[in-house]
Amino acid sequence: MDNKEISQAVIGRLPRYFRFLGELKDEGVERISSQELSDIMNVTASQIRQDFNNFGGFGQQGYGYNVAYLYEEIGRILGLDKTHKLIIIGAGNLGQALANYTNFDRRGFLFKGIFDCDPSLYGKKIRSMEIRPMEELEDFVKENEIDMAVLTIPKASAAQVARRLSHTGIRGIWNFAHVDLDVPDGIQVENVHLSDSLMKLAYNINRSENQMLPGFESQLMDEK
Amino acid sequence: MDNKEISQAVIGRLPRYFRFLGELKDEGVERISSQELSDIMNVTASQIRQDFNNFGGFGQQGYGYNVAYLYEEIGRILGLDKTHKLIIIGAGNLGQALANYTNFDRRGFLFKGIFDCDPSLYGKKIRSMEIRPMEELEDFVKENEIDMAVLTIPKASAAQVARRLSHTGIRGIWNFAHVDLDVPDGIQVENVHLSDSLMKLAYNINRSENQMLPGFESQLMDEK
DNA sequence: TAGATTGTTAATCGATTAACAATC
DNA sequence: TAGATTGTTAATCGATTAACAATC
Repeated sequence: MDNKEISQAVIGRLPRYFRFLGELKDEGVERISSQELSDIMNVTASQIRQDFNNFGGFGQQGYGYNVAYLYEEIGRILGLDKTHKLIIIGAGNLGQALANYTNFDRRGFLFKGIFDCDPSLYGKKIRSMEIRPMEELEDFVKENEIDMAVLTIPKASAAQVARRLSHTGIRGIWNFAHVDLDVPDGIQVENVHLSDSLMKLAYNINRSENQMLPGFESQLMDEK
Repeated sequence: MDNKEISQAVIGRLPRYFRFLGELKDEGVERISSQELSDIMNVTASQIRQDFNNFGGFGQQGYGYNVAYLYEEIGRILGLDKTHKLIIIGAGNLGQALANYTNFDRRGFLFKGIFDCDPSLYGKKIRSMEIRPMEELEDFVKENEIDMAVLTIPKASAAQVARRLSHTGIRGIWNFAHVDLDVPDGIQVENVHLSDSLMKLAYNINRSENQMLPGFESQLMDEK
């Protein structure tokens, strides 16, 4: 039932399905067809059915999908039935902001510690958790069976920290540093490159402005 | 020379090219071939040439690409030659963290103001900028010709704030709220859904763990 | 049973890669 | 000029959409 590799395009859509299904569930909706979900989410019904069928049949002909069941199944596929223990490395503004973001807990991402290399921060408490010195990193990860590390450190030190982490048994790195990390197989990296995202927005703003004033050249444009 | 729509797949790669070229430039590298860049970036040389040629020829046969020139051109394509004035709406942990992130300034994203609806925050200063009440939003955007708004508010209020923004002449919304915003044409939305990203990481960790202990079923698996 | 809607196969579309002629 | 490497066309691959038989 398992074993065929699922494309990252599909995986990337699962959290959005999960979110909409959660909302429907909260609204008390019991069943939904791919067509109804299509209308709400603005994706084709065909894509919805194809996506779900990558994991086996969650629906029933003539009926549709049971919202609560589908929600649960997608959560399971995403690994949200398991808990993850995470640490944050880098107690700057972003690191502290993420540490304070309690919503992750609800999904089983448990905040277990935060590290920094700045001695003036040692001992400062964030969500009742002391900021720890980097020297304690390896021991802490092993002793507490941490499986995820959040990297909110400057790009200059990210590669080195990733290398240290790769010997600790960590399973995934959520990387906010603006570099491509090079880690061994078996360690997953998920990048959040905020400046890349902002640049995309800048591009699209520009593009739409150019479309609105369809200048000179495009008016001269004649087909071949 | 313009006018053909560029796919978002290509746009999404531009910031990464930009980053690598910036680094090469800083290292004093003068020219680079698509093959050399391919080796560094782990994408095919063919894709690199195709991507660049969407915007016209930046290279020269037999020579390759001039690093400084290519860097500049990609920056221009991304709209980084223009400055953008942005405000942050929501002065919570994340909003304050982004406000303090001075690196965006270097790329022409100028932090012009921060808003919140919590009166106890009014007047508090972040980067020498007072937190403003939401009532002032519309006037402020118009008077200061703000073109981008960063939404770091709870999902419950995001839709309403987006609606208010859509009447101010804003051009783009960088949305950190965990909802899909519905805005008029001509306003660009770039989403940063952190919890979606974290879920993808959880999925990939799970997947790799299942691959490593290739249990029972996969051993029984025989072709067709 | 008839109607609805899935699961799944086939067709289409778009993106990536390969190949090579053009040209510096 | 010969060698290198682009720009660009053609081939391949993968993802999305359409269609419809299976079935609840």
